[in-house]
Amino acid sequence: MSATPEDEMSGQPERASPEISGAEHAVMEALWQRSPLTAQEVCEEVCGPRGWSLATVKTLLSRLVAKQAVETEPDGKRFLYSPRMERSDYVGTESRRLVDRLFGGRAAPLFAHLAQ
Amino acid sequence: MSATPEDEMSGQPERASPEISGAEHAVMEALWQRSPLTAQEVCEEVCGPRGWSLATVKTLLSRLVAKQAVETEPDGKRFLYSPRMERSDYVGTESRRLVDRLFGGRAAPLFAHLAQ
DNA sequence: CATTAATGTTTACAGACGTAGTCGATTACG
DNA sequence: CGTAATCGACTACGTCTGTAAACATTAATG
Repeated sequence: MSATPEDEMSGQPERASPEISGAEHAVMEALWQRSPLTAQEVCEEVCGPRGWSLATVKTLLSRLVAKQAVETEPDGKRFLYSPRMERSDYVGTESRRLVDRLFGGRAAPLFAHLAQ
Repeated sequence: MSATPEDEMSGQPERASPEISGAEHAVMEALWQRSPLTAQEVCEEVCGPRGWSLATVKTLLSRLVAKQAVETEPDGKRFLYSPRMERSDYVGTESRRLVDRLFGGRAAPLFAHLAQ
C-alpha cells in the first residue's frame, strides 16, 4: 500500500513528507511564522482562532515531533519547538500531490480551474 | 430493518462537498470516467491498481452513497452506481481548499510554485 | 427444488485524527 | 522549606479511514 518504495533510517532519512494532518498543519504554520516557540506560545497563536486548549497543542506538538516534522531544543524545564521542514517544501509537496490526484500531474488544468 | 429514519436537516438546497476521502476518491474517479457501473465493474477498474478486494469497493461505495456523493439505480438484483457530483465541482472545491490552506486564498503563489 | 454464485448490508478492527484530561517531575514563590 | 504553577509524557476516547470478512437475500443452474 505504501506509494513510496523507500525505506527508512539508514544514514540520511530522506523522508518524503511526514503526512501532516489538518490540525497539525495549523501548528506548523505558527512555527513557520516564528520559531522557536514554547508550547505556550504556539497556543497563543492558534488556540484562540481554533478554540483549542493548551493540552491539544501539546498533543499536536508531540505528534509532530514523533513524525520528525518538528524538533525540540531544551530550554530549562521546557522545550522550544522549531519546524524541521521548510514550508516551501511542504507547500510544494502538497501542491504536487493535489495536481497529481486531480489532474494526473499536469498543472495547466489547475490554472484553468482557478482562473475561472 | 432500516427504514432510514434520518434526514433531520429539513430541505437544504445543496451540501458543500461531502468530504471524499482518499480511497473513496479512487472510486469516484472510476465513476467519473464511466458510469453507471456495478460494484464489480468499479472493482475491475480500481482493485488491481490499489490491491483492493471487491469487499473494499463495496464498503467505499456504500459510504459514498451514504454521503450522497454517489447514487444507485436498481438493476435487477444489483445496483448501478453513478456519481452524484460533478468532477469539476469536486476539483474546484479541492483546489480552492488547498489554495486557502497554503496560500491564504491567493492562487498566484501556487502558480509560481508549480511553475518553478 | 436444492445448491451455488452474485450482491448489497452489517459488523470488525487497527491506525490516524481531533480534542483534551491526568500524572509525575521540576521550577518558582512565598 | 512547602506549596503552587508549569511542563512534557501518558492516557483517553469518539470519529474517520482503510481494508475486509461474515451474513442475508436472491437469482441462476442443474
